[in-house]
Amino acid sequence: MTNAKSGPDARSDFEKTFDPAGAEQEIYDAWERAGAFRPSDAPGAEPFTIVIPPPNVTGSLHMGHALNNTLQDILARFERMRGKSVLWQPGCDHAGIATQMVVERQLMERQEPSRREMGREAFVRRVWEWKEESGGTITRQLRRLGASCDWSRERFTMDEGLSKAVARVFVQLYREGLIYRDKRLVNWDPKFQTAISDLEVENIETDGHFWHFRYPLADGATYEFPVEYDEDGKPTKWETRDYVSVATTRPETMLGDTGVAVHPDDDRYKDLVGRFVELPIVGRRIPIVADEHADPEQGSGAVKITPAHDFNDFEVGKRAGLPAINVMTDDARIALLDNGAFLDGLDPTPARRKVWEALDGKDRFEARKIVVAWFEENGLLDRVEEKKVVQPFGDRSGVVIEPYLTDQWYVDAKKLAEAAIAAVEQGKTRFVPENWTKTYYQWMHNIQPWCVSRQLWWGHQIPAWYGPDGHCFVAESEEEARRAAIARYTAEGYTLEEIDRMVRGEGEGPLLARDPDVLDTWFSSALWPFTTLGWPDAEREGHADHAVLKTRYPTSVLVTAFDIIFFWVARMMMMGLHFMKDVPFRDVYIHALVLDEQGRKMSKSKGNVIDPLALIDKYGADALRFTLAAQAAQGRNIRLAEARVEGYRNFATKLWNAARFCVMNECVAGPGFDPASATATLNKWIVHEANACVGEVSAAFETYRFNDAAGAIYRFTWNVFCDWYLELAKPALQGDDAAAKAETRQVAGWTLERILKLLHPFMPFVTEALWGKTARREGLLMLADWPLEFAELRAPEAAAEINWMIGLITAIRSLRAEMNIPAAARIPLEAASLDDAARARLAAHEGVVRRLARLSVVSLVDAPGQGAAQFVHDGAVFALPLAGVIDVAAEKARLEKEIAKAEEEIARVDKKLANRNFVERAPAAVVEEQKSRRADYAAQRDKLAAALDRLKAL
RNA sequence: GGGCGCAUAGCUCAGUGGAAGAGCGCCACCUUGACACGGUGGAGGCCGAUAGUUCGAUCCUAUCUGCGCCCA
Repeated sequence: MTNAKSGPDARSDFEKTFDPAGAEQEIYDAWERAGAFRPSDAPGAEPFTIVIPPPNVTGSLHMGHALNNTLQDILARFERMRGKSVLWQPGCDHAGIATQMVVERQLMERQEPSRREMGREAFVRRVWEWKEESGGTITRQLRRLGASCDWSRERFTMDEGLSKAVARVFVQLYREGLIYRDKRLVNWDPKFQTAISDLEVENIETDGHFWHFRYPLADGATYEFPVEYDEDGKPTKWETRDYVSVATTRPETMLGDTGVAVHPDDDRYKDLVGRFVELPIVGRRIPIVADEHADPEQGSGAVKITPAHDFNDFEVGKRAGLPAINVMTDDARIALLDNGAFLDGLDPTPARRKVWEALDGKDRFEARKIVVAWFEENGLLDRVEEKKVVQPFGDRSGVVIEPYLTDQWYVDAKKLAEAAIAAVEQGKTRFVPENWTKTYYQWMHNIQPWCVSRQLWWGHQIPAWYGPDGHCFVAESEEEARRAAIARYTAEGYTLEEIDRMVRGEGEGPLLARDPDVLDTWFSSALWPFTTLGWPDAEREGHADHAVLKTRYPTSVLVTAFDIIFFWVARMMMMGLHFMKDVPFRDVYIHALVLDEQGRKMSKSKGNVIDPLALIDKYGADALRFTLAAQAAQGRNIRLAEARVEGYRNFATKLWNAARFCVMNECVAGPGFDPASATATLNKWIVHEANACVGEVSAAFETYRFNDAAGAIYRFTWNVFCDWYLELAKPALQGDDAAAKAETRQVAGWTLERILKLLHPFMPFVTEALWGKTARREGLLMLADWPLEFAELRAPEAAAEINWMIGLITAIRSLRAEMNIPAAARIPLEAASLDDAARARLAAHEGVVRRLARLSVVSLVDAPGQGAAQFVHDGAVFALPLAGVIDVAAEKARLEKEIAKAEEEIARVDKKLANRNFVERAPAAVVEEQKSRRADYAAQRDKLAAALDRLKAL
């Protein structure tokens, strides 16, 4: 990285580039050592609190985390510098399925006993061991990003305190009737053999088939089915049928059919309602029922009903009183032979038994083939259609989800949603950008019961115990449950001895058996905004976190991506309102998704994942952070291109070198320096611009406009400070005027300090490094004061003057380039027809203009000399007298083009001004502006025309 | 089917009811004592289409076309 320089050098300890890899860790440690991540206890400091969206404990940092945590860190650092007492609360969730999966895989790889072999207690101990060893990956990675979380408060959803809170919540909701046990269809994941919630199912359209089966009518019945229609849709031809055709995308489920439904208005089947078909393979007599679920347009219009294996059919079955017969096992194999519910009422003829035996124990997809083959062989397969079908997949397991009839615990989400909807309607919580409120309402208004039980071992075990008679005791502890059980059974007439025997596990069995299931991970995540702050224990006065809980709930803002509005935001709203009687956060800032360059989601299978840590290694955390923030425009996804990261790394280097220049020139603001005291126009100008930038950046942060804030500080640093101020200041810094030099040093140092502060939330490492390198300073930049915008630092006249000069230099450079004047050549400049103000400006800045435009002399003339290249700047004519050097014809052409351009503008303005409606109805200021524009263009045109005349006179 | 969003320079994207912007890329020139991870200059756009509102539309409204995402 470093450029080799021979011999001692004043700059030897200030390398030409910042070395992020070498510096980041050290800087982060310095922050941590200084306790800079802990909330300030300054009296009167306003609390500012963010709870981190807890990453999955098995996870590692991906680009979504990088963006999410960069934005949180920016807010945290900004508010901290502004003097608020900032708590950024970190932690992980325990990720039930994912973690269990990781540990099981580990057991398998190491050829150790499986989960089931070692038993629940040993397995859970194993998971904890894994967590201690490998669970902290992502929090280490967040440190590399620069995240200023208060690690001393790190929490985990399986912590003792949080687990206690989960039990408390469960019990209270149960007692309030908001949690209940119910037997209904769930989304069953056959791979993990657990229920999952609707949200954990991904519906994906895949290529599938629609198999049309014939179900023979029972009792030898027949009917007339229309097969041809006239133009009006009236049937003209019928055929006699002794079967009903049904279509299915999942043939194996027919084994559990208990009915066939037709639409009540479907004339074709009117006479069949109330009759029966004989279910092939099975031999069950099942009724034909009328139900509006049957779609006359779809297939034949008749639909098989499998209440135990299809959500819609379950409802139809309930309406029609059809039984639900489960024909599958937990791992999605067909279960017939030992299946009492299936066998009930059937006649197991040898032919049937043979098919059942072939099917029994087969995987559902195997069974599907067997069923289809059977229908084909028996002439009952009408046809097979290729069809796009939407299939449900488990988001973790990737296997097809099976609707499955089981007992599960449910949260009455609909009831809890009421307060959560009202809170947003009343503006207690605000979504930014605002349009996400619609998504939130949409979900909340259509919310379904939330299945919270999972058939896993890793998680919060449900605090419910069952007595010998199956009675359920829900309690926060086993002791409490036992007391309740004893009370109940005593009242029922059991003797104490009998109960005692049961407690010891003798006699009929143990008194209480705990529900083996655990809760959905999101159940504990929903409590995160208050459990991490110490609830419920901290409600007690005198508890260490009592004040924390009281002052920091509701938290200030939640920063998250839209894809977990349903998973998490909505559920935190419900739980927070129910248990804390207030919303969990004031603002919800919803940020973008990070996509690849082509706008595709990053995924391992696509191989388009960009690893944030690799980018940090290559370009530094600052560059990655700035890239993400600069692109975090509201309501838009981020397409991440590495070139962009490289560009912002270059920006960091630019800043680094500007600071290096400042150090070399001893540019430091003294402790008592007052920027309002600057006298030089140049200095007043940069103070003015820096002050405006302070306002812009602060305002942008306050409204979560990260990209605007990034843009403002980027432009100011590079295009104002580096490109112009430092260049313009060089004569003063390297000249002999001691007073001017001193003031310029102070102002340059002061401005650099503004930049470091404004940039710090985006680029904490390089700015902190420079903070330490550019002046003797006490304390860390991270804890320095955020600058304020002051009206007295405004200097519009100075700004106008410097902008005039910048315009002049740019015009000269432009003309030089067009004239192909060698960059190194110093040439004279003539100025004609300057007014007094312009003359004064030119005189004041002649030195820098000569330097930056590479001029030899500047002279005032009445009229430009013969054969000069001429241009107009702010109403004055300037010329580069290059007789003999310039191509007269080309110069004429150039002037003509310029004139034409001016005239085009004049014509456009004239057209506007000629429109009476415009003059009468547009605001006066707008009309004035147009008039003044016209005057400017006209003056320019005239001057250019005169210049052209002079050239023609040659 | 319901909802949300996008279409602006070659690419990635800002932006505003009253003079089209950035980064990257491209072209030309420049190793000038902060910086070649740099400097200077430049080319490049009927702001998706149509209609409407307006004195005035890239911006507001409607329709259309194309493309995303979420939910059923």
